[in-house]
Amino acid sequence: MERQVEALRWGTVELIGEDDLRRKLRRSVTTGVPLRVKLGVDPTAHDLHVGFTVPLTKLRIFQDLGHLPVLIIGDATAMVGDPTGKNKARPQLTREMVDDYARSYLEQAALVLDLERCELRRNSEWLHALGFTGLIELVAKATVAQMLVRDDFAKRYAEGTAIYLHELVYPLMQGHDSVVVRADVELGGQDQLFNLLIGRQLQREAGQEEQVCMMGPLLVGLDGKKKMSKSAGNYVGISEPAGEMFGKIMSIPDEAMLDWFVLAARMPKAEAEALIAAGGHPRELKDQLARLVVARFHDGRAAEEASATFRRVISNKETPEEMPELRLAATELAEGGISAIRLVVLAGYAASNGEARRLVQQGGVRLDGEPVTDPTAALTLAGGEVLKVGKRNFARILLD
RNA sequence: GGGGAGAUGCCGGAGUGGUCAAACGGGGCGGACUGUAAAUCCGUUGGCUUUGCCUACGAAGGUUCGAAUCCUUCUCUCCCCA
Repeated sequence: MERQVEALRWGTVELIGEDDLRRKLRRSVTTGVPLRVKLGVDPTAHDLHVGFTVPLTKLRIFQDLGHLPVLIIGDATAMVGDPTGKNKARPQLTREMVDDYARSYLEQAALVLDLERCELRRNSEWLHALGFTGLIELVAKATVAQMLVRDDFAKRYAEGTAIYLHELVYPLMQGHDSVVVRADVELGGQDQLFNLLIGRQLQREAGQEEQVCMMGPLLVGLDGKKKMSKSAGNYVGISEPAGEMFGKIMSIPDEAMLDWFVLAARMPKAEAEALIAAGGHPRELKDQLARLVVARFHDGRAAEEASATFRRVISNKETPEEMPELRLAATELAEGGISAIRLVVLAGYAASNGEARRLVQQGGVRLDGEPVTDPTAALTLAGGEVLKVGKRNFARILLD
């Protein structure tokens, strides 16, 4: 049991109900009944990001200790939107989007968790079945003052920005999930404290044993300051191509490396600290970090390749070995050539002609290494040329 | 129910009849620099067949030679009173 407590230290910054946890673990050891460990994800985008792998990894640790992960796909809660940390209401998603995201989330979660040994649930199963009466009973369990304790709500209230009633219901929905699945433990990020505590409250009122709340650290995003989130756009998706992932990790500030080694690469803290304390060039350390993370979500080979490509393309400004192909139809070249604008647009590196024009004018477009200066001049191509747009967008031109 | 304030580009936020595709900041993009896709600096940031045209300042109408700016109605948000 002490071994379990020790293993569970990873990725926990705050623990509500430590005594409960010990008691539950002890009982589990004697009775052989695994603990039900709940983690909820709201499918609100295609990518699951690396920050989310922290609680997911923690769930994996529980799983490896013989406990039962209860992974809840928050398809009902996603449609409401978790207001945590938000200063404005989140746009509501459609049923179709949520279903689509839910599917891709599961695929991605499988990279960390063994889904065969999990209980997978969708909270629409019970939340949508609640009905109006059920909803009223649920919301009657908490007060407005209680909800306003949460500082994001309090802040918005003070600032005079809109708080919709359904946002106030969100924590109750999440708490109700805990009641339904009879969670022994619920995992979440540090910012989820309030929501997880509501789970305890509702369980208590339902006559259940209260769940232990384990809050994990929030992995900082690429900017090294804010927590990684989709809305902040500072995230690394766990199913991103290896090269993208590698490059993004290379760009995190040096100070964020320790956190990343521990939380994203799952290196034991002492080891990571020693590694960083040993000095070493930050570039090399980060290269190692990036390789570890890429290897975790792809494989070792992809990690080595990503590292080599990065060195080549970014550090040495050379041309990568592999790049997308841009097939040009003969008609594009019919009038003696093709403009750089058209080329960039066809390659998909500019959303409009105006943007392409700007890129050329700003010196961001090269053909076989030579800067293209005139956006409209007709370029004659023989095929096989390499188009470069910006620092790292390439395309090999092929003629039909 | 009554009274007041407000809705501007990806976001925040100026602008109260022409010189506004709209200050400024953030974000994005490009360039320089760098171990880095960081920091910093410079530039750029609605679309198009680009010395011009089109679309845009919550929505729809109207006044005017001309409207983000004035009027009417509508929609939404916030505050105060009940």
